[in-house]
Amino acid sequence: MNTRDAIIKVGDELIRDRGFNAFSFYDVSKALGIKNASVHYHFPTKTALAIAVVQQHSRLVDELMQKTAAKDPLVKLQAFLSIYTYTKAENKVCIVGSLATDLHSVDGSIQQELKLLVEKILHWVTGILEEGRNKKIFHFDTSARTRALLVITNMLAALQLTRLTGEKDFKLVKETIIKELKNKQ
Amino acid sequence: MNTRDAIIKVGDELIRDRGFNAFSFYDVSKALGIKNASVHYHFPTKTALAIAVVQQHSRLVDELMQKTAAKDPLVKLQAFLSIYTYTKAENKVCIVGSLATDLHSVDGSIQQELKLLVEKILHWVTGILEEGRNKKIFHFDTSARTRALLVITNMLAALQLTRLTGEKDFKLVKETIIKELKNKQ
DNA sequence: GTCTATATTCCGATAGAC
DNA sequence: GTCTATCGGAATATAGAC
Repeated sequence: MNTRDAIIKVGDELIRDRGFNAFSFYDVSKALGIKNASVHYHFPTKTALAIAVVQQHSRLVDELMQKTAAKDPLVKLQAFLSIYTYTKAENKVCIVGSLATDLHSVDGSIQQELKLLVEKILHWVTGILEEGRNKKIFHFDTSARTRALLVITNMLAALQLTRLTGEKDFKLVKETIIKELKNKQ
Repeated sequence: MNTRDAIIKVGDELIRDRGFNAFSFYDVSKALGIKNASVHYHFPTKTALAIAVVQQHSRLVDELMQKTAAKDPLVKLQAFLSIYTYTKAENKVCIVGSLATDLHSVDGSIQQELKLLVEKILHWVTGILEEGRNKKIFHFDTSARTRALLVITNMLAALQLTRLTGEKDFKLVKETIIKELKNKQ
């Protein structure tokens, strides 16, 4: 991995572990065994780094969408949920939650990039749920978009809340979501 | 209101608007027309202020529990949900979400205080849902605690996510939660 | 209880050598 | 592309006058 990508990786981990305002370029440089000034060579500002981090998440979502495009809706849903499972294993939170709570302290350009990511995810999950309902795999009686909002909020906050109640509750939330989408009402 | 309480109020608003690491004692003093050093007289450290903020939320939950103790479960649930509605009107997030995303950057004493608050809320909501099911007002087929986790995560993250998608989605999530608890499966 | 003044540390960012 | 060195500013916190 080149230095630029390594910086993005460390920056992402720090943002989702501690929050945007709780890490410094020194933290990043220390983790990579380089100097503060070298980080600034790749990312002139902290804002520029945060934007690159959000864009990296956006690309990962794109990849996951493409990889599962031909699969059935349950597999697609599990692919989406796996993002959170992986995140929970690190006891981190998701990039959306981390930056949303600090939203009014970050630059407008970061807010804008995050908004694009949220719209992409919401559109993706809405499509998965709609397709699943059409194929009688999922059952729910709200709009698909509303159901997507409920599923996403469950998962996003489960990462945060279960930092305080325990990891078992995260699995409980995830499994209940799947179970209830499968159940006929 | 005395200065101490005014500091707690401003500190709370700043934490839930921008995050713990994005505000300073100068921000607080500026908002109150006093000096940095005066804030330190009341709260020797930023950690001490954050603990007082969390304890204040805990007291408010106690008051809401007591005020609604004799009411029916639907009124109790609406009282609980009203916390988030009020928070959304300010476009802030809840104290649990704000500190949970920054959790690994704050002192252990804050983490501990937050854990107590989360346990109190989870226990309260679990009791409301259990009572509602016993009285045939709510209907769900998970444990009451699991249902409480789902309701709390929906609301907590709705505050965050709808900073990026719009306030209408917050109302949508809240109303769907109530509707689905009332509906027979 | 609030003030002025300041000590100390850290952070974001830049200049310029290699 | 990475380094040393440093600037300017901000933040937490404290000492001591009033």
